[in-house]
Amino acid sequence: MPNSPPDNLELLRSEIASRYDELSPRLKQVASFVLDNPNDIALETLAVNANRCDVQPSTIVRFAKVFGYSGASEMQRLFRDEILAAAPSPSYSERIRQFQERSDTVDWLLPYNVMREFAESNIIALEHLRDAVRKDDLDRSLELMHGAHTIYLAGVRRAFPVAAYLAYSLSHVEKRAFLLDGIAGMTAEQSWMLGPDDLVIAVSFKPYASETMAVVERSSANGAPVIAISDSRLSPIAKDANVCFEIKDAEVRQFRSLTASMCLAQTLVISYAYKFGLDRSAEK
Amino acid sequence: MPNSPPDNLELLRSEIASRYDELSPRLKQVASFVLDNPNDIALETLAVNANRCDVQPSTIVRFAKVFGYSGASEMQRLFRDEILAAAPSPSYSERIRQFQERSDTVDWLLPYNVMREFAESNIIALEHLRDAVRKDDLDRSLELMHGAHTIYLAGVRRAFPVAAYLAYSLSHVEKRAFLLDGIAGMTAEQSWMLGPDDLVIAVSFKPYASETMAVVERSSANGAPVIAISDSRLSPIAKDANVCFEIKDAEVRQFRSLTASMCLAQTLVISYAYKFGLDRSAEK
DNA sequence: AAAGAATTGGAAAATATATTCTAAATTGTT
DNA sequence: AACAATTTAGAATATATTTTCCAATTCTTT
Repeated sequence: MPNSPPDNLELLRSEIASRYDELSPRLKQVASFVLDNPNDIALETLAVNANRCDVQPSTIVRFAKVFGYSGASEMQRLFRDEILAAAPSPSYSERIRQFQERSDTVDWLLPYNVMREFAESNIIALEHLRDAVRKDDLDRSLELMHGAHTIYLAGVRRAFPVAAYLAYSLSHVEKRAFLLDGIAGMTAEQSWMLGPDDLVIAVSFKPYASETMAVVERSSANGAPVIAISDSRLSPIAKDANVCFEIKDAEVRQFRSLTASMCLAQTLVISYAYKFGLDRSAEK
Repeated sequence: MPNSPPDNLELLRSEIASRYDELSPRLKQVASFVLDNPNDIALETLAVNANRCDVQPSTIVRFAKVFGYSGASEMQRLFRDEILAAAPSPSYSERIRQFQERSDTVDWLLPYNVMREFAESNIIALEHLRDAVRKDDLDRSLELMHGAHTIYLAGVRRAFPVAAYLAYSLSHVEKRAFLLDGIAGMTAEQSWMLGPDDLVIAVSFKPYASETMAVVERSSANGAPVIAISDSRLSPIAKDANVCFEIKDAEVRQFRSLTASMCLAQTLVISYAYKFGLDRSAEK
C-alpha cells in the first residue's frame, strides 16, 4: 500500500508502531515480535520466526507486504544490515571502508584535514576497541600480571612505543618491569632467563618482527606465560600466547596508528593498579 | 577428521588460529576472512561471502568440514548464535534503560569498565584535539620539518613513546630522524652537535624532565629550531620553541594518556609525507 | 620430466527457505 | 441468522542457497 517502504530500521520501527492499531490480530502478533526481537528476524528463518510468534510463515510475508516490501526477505535485509552496520564487533572493517571512501574527496595536502581525518579514524578505532575487547581476556591478563615476579616487554619498530609505555607505567605502579630492548642484540640472550615465574607481554603488528617472535617462542618454551597484543589471531606471536588481544588500529592510507593499542596498554596498567592497588603513588 | 567440532565461537576461533598453518592457500583465505568478519559469516549467504574472500562457495563448505562440521550452515549457526546471545532480549525500551543505568556508578575493580571509561575519555581527548589544533601551527611545523637536514627527537619517561614513534615513522617516510635516547647518558653530548640545519621535536609533560629541557635549551642556543609538544604554553620547553602544540591528553584518575599526543605525531608525519611526498614506500 | 597426490573451480543435484494461492474460518453487517 | 468481506491456515509452488561431485589444475615426489 505505501509507495516506498522504509529503507532503514528506525523508520520501519516507527512505521510499525504508528500503524499498529489498524493491523489485524495476527499481524499485530507479528508486529510486536518484530519490534521486540530484531535479532531473531535478522538471523532465523521465516519458519522459526513464524513458530515463535505462533503464526504461519505466510503471515510474516503478508506483514512485510503491508509495509510495502516485496516479501519477508526484503524486510529481513534491513535487520541484517543494521547488525552489519551498527553492531558491536566487526562492523569495523565496513565502517573504516566507508570512512575511507568518504575521505577520498578531502585534500590531503592540507595538514589540517589530515588531522581531522586522523582523529576521526582513531575515534572509530577506540569505539571498536571499547566494544570488542573481551572481559575474560582482561581478567586473565590481570591474573597473569599479578602472578608474575617480573614482567618483560617485547616490541620493536612500530610496536616499540607500546612496549616502552608499558615498561614505564608498570614500573610506576610498582610492578617490576623490563623492556627487552635488544640493545647490542641482547634480546636472544635476555629471553633465555625467563621462566614460569615471569610474564612476557609481546606487542607485534603486521610485518611481524622476527626478534619479537623469537622472544615469545623461547620464553614460552621455558614455561613463561605470554600475553600477546597483535592485530590478528593468526599472528605468529598469538600462537604460543596464553591471552591474545586482537587490536584493530586505525589505518589511514597505508599508515597505521597505535591509538587503540596504547589505550589497551593503559587499561591493563590502570586496572592492575586498581585491582591489586600496591601503588598509591601511581604516575604523576 | 576431528571428532567433535567446536561448539562455541571462541573455541572455533582458537581452533582456526592454531591450525592455520596446516591449511591450504584457499582455506587460509577463508580462515582469515572468517576471523576478521564474523558478522558477514553470520548474515550473508555463502555466495556473497565466497565472493568477498575471492573463493568458490564450495571452498567455504570444505573449510567447515575441515573443522568437523557437516557443512557451512552448521558452522554459520555458531556465528548466528553468538549475535543472538550478545543481546539477550534487546527490547527497545529495555536497551535504553540499560544504557542510562550504565554510566551511573562504575565499578573500577572490573577491568572491563576501566577499558570503557578509558576509551571514552580518549575519544573525548581526540575530539578536542581535532577541534583545537591550529592550522597555522601545523603548516609552520611542516615547513620546519621540510627545511631540516635531520630531525632529532627528544622525550623521556612518559613522553618517550611519542618520541620513539616519531623517530620510527619519520625514517619510514625517508626523513632522516634520530632519537636522542640518552643511552649511556649521551644526551648532553648529542645535543651539542645540533645546529640551524637541524630540527628538534621535543615532547614533555607535566613534571618536566630536566634532560629534555636541557636538550631544548642547548640546541636552541645553537640556532636549531624547535617544535614542542607539551601540555601547556608555560611549559619550560615551550619557551624556546618556534612552534608549540598544547595537547590536552585524557586523564583518568591520576593516569594520563598519550592518545592525543600520538595522534598529533601521526598527523605530522603523514602530512609531511603527503606534502613533500618523498616517501612512496611509506610504512607497511 | 612424469606420475601421483592434493587442491581447486565450477556446474549439477539436493536441500532449505520463501512465496503464492486457494479453501476454510472468522468477523462484521443487515 | 445469512451473506459479504476480510483474514487466516496450510499445502503447493517457486526461488534461493547449500552441498556434492568430478574434471582441471597445481604441487610433490621420484
